[in-house]
Amino acid sequence: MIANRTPAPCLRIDPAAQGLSEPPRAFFRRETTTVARALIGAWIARRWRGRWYGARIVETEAYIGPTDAAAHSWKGRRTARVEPMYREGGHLYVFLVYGMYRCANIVTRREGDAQAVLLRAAEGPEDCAPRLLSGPGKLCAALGITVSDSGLDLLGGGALRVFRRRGKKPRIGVSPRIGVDYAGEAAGWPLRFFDLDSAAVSGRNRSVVGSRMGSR
DNA sequence: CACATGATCGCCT
DNA sequence: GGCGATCATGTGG
Repeated sequence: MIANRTPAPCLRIDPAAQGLSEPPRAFFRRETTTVARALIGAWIARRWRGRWYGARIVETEAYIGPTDAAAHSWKGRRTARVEPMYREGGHLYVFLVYGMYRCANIVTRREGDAQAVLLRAAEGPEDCAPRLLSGPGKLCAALGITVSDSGLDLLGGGALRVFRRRGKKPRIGVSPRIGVDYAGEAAGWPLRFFDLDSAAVSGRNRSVVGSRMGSR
């Protein structure tokens, strides 16, 4: 299996010069839906050969653990692949889907809780193609994230980190999650969050807020 | 060991 | 809207 680890050149950033800073561990230990919302507008970044590459997150989904039929940790399933989900908030969980794409998740809550936020889409600097990272598989491909990154601690001073910048908060829309029709009742839960003003959101950004919300 | 299936995407009609 | 690529993983024998 070949995995391209080279990030798209147009994603080049300079965290310090752009006023980006890392959130503390407590940021990731909060309730998963809270983290999923808070990550909208934050940056996912990767250091490659001494340079930083990154993009602003515009779409996320919450996977809330053993009670969530759409989550890999449903019913407490604990295998080698899912193991990173059981770590403390702030770790990374990456898996392969459909034999060719990767999905990157940021683990939330405490060690053992097995909850996480899927990064579904991001937007790069202006000189990037507008839809370069508009989907979980595309996001990982553009940043060069692979399953070998699964289990890394985003707060460990490593090559993968989350940054955020002080300032205006994005308008956030909510809807059911994408691609989890097999999950029964959980498929309808409003656990997808997206930046209402971004053109990089995957699929359609129709908000379901205001209509009947499921549990959680 | 065998086999069914995805937390997707791009191309097709 | 539909379909196929492509393979690690999970489950069952």
